[in-house]
Amino acid sequence: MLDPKLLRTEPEKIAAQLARRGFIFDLPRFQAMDAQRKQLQTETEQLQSERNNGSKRIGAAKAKGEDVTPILADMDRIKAQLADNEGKLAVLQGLLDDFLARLPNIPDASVPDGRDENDNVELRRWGTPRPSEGAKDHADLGEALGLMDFAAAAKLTGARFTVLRGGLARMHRALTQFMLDVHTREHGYEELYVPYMVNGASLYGTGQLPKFAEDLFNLVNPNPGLNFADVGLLLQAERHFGLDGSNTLKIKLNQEKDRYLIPTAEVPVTNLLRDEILAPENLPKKWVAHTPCFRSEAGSAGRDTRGMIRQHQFEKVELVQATLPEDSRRAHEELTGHAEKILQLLGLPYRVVVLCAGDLGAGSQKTYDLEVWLPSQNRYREISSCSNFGDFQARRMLARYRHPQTKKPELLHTLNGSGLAVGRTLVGIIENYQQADGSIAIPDALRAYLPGLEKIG
RNA sequence: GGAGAGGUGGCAGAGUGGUCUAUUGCGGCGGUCUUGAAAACCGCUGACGGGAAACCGUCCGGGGGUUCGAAUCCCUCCCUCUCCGCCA
Repeated sequence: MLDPKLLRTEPEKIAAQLARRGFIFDLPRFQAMDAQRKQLQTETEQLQSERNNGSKRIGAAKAKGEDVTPILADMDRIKAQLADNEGKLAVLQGLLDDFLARLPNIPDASVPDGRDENDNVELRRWGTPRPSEGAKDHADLGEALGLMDFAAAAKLTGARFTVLRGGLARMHRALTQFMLDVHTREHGYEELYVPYMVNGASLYGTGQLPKFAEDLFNLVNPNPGLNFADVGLLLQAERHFGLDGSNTLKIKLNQEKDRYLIPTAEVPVTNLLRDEILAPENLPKKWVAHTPCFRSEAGSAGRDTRGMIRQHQFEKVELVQATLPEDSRRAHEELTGHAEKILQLLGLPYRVVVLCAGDLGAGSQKTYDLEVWLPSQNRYREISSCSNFGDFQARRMLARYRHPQTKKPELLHTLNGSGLAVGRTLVGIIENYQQADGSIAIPDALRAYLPGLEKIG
């Protein structure tokens, strides 16, 4: 979420910055809603003040044994008007909150202009890409070895799932252990074990809700207790403003009841900070967690339908940091380096690109993608995405620290990055370490994790 | 899943319809004293929203209700703890 104060004081400037990412900020609508909100709020608070004073007068009069009926008549009028105002304000505030919750973050000044992934800027390369001539695809190699089985997974579940067997299943596990060890031992992260299901409030905090609900697997509660007050609010919203409040309502209900499978460990890990006020000496927080990730990925049908690149379920080792505002840019570079280190240790050629404004994720102010070389595709493919969210997530979560000088709570900055996506790392190893006979060599860094295994296949 | 007890500021913990404008303690900050520190004593110290400010409003797990007035009474949901059941 963006700072509402900034939206009021410099709306044109913010609209221009959001336009860089191709987002059209509906300035007239925002200003109309906010002006109406301000008027309603002022009136409502005035009435509340009158009611509070009236009640005190009644208390005082009764204590003295005086007649209170004239005051009570006055209170009837205030009460009726207050109820009307409060109802309208609640509806309008709900619509305004929803509007604000759907605004993306402002791109960092250092983010290049551009519309889509074609305008991303390559920053550096590491390693020597293996030529594509004669290189087989990871799915072909895995299936030929009998260790990667998409048909079996389709029988069990459906498309976009994988069964791994034997050496590949073992290497997949070894990769996870290896990554966790490097990040905890060399990079100073604390390892976490977290829930793989979260509630709507957590998904709101990191920004997946309300805008990206269709990408999530929602475990619908079998007994969704309908909140009739919220239903009434929806109907009022539609009547008063001629707008569709159904999404707002859905989120409100979901926050009460629903559970979702996590799309990334970012959600449970970052939300540890939700509603917390940290002591500055406990910063930065550096957490690493290995979790499965579940993505429904609606709208991506037709892309990477073959192989393990795009799955509904995959494993990831995720790095998360929370820092002081002034430290987040440096931490972003550092965190990206931690993810790069894994690729280097595994001997996988990669490049680093900075995403252009138009390709940036909604909550991110700056993102570096790490792309691993895949010889079968003769190109680099995303294997990690490292983002600095600034205070965008922190404002949604109320994740704060106490400022040493002012003693007031201030918003933290949050960052995260894959370190790395395990499935895609396995793909990278299969393709880059493939031998002429169809077997897969073992990267030196993994040998300690795969005792007794000389090669796969 | 069943029964019972609970949920109050950073933490602990009072408050059962009207100066609650939430007692008190711990912690934190400032001061006195001291060569310095500790102790002692004094003072300050919750969050959110609106406002240039004065100030106003909201918040006692969430939501709804009763009332002129709710931390307090009622309904409902969530969570925690204890015991029982079940289970890896």
